[in-house]
Amino acid sequence: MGFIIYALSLSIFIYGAVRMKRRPTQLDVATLAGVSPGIVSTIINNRTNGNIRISEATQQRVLDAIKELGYVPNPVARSLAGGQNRLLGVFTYEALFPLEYRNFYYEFLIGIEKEAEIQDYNLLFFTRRQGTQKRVIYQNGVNSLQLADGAILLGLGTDREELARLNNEGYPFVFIGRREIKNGQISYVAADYKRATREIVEYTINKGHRRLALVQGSLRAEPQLDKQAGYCDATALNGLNESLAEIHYKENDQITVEWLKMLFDKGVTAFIVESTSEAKRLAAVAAQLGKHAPADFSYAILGDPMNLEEIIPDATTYRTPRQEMGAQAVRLLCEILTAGGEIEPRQVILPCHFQPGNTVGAPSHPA
Amino acid sequence: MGFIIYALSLSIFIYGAVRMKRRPTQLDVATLAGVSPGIVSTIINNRTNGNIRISEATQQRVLDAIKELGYVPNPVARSLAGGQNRLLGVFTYEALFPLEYRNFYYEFLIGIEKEAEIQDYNLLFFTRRQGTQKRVIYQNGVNSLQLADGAILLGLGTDREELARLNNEGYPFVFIGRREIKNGQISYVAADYKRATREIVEYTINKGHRRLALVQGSLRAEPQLDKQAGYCDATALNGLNESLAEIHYKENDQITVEWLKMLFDKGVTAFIVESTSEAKRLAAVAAQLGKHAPADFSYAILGDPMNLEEIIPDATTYRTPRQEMGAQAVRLLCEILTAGGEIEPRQVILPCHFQPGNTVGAPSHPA
DNA sequence: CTGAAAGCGCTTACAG
DNA sequence: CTGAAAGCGCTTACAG
Repeated sequence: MGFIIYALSLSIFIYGAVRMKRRPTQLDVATLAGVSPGIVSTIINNRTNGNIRISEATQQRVLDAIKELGYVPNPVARSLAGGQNRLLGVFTYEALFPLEYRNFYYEFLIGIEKEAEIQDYNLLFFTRRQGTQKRVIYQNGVNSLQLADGAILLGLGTDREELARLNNEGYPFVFIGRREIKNGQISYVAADYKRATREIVEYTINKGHRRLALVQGSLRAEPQLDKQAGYCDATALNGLNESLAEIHYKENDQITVEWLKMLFDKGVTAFIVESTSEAKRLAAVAAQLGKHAPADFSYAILGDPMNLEEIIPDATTYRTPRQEMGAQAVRLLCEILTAGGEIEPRQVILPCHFQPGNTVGAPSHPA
Repeated sequence: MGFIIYALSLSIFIYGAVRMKRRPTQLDVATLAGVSPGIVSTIINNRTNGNIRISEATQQRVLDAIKELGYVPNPVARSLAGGQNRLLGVFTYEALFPLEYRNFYYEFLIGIEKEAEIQDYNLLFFTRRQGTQKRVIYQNGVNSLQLADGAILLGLGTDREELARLNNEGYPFVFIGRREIKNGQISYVAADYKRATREIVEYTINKGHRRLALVQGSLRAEPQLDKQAGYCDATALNGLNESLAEIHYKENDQITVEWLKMLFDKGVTAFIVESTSEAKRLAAVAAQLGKHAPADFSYAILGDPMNLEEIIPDATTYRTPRQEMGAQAVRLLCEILTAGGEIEPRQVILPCHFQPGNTVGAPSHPA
């Protein structure tokens, strides 16, 4: 009887058109070793250390059988029985590999990959849309992230409602970047934009500037607000009132010669600029007025460029610790997973790294 | 009774200390909709088109139940049961997001993501090592790619033995780039390096050059061989024998002033260079000899840089159609999946795009 | 057209 | 110390 089962279990099956031997299973091993399947599992998983004890002889027989059959446990079955699938999701509302901004997610992904490898998880990138227009977490009202044990979310175009729902549901996730929702807190790993901005503004003020302008785009999400807060802190602490520390919301095409000339005429000597592309535009327009940084005016950039190609090598700026953020996000997610949900939402704030560069100098007309 | 089962199935369980609803299963859906679990599976998998017919009303009830419960099929269970999980694997032997070569995989990934979205698959990046030293497909003898319905493989450091085994096993996969194995053929999507190289060499010859040198590194895999074949074809067809069409295997640090001077002295006027980094090195060394392209000598580069930062904007080169390769690889994989393994391995060869640039000119001393 | 049941290959209480 | 059994969440013949 044992023989029949054994013979059967090694029968051939069809996988598409290619015929392949069926892989031996735990049952095959158990049968050959003359033990029950559970024992095989116990031995394989080394659970023999606890209170469970299995005789040396039995262990040896099982080990021999495993070797003889070339048995390897099926990872899929293990996942099913174990309740976890060791899949970490990665979700973005926009393309994860955008054409335009090749540097946008890349640094995060480096960190995510490294840490996933350390934590021994595979990564699941949610690209399926299942017919929906754009990417959404809840497809037909269903949380598609369920596919993975937990998920990392990042990027632009976040739907706060979905985040809140995810949170309520208790689905384990970590956002890369600060994101606030109504009625609660989510777990995130963010850069300390506020502090970094405060520092860079103080650096600028210490160079002698007394009349600054913050230039941001029209987007006003958490990062922009944090930067603005840092700017306000630093200027206020140094006795610059609102008329000496202006704030302008300008898209690139609104940065014109007229506008810039007006600011120069007002006596603005230093610009704190949201991003590299705006800085480039600013520098170009200033050049039309015959002004160049740092001799004729100064500017500092708040964070990394979205696109490596547009980097300004000698800019006064700070580096967002993107790789570190990616890695920490994975680590935090794993902690949440390990805690099995026992944990309250947690926020991790990472420092940015100041780059002195060479676009902030002393003002040409000290106040 | 139905009510009791339903109540039970939605019972709260402890997932750590935060009480979260247990993920609903097919049984929950079936119970709520008042059908048997098999029906739910049938509807979800759209197997209603075949001979199986299920009433509109029933379908609607099931769909409603799915929505109400937020049910998502467990991909692991699906795999085990022998179905599909709409996961496409992506496997590389080295880091998928390398620090050094930010442009290496990126373009492929753009194409892969786009096409995966079109084909409605999620992407599974294999980062788990399960204790192995480096990434391998067969972990403890088991094919870890099994987790996905099929996989895209790409990049350096390929283990041919593993590819062959994968092929024998009948596991559905497509390689990005030409890869040959013993005793068989695998499916791949490759760039037509041979043809592109032939064309660029002919372009160079047509400019008047009669004495060329091919400069490749020590790596000699399929791409390098294809390029060399193209070089040999073009030079032979134009009557340049081996002494007029040299081949050198040089790593960057072996490109020295002495060596280059020797070639110049020999009368070599044009260099066909494997990659951008070697071209940069060559140009720098030539500059030390007071020579500049295209006035004093010419060079052409065979393919895209691995790193966007090192791009030479005006180089005579050709573009590898990487995005297209990624997309086509996914498409081919989907075809294989649809055919259910009934298909023979298929190879797709995509043309490269010539970029005239400005580093190949007429020779300064026409032969 | 729909339901009941077996089975995928494991893990893990639960009995003895 | 070891075995028999239930269960993980699906899919897929097989009956009705």
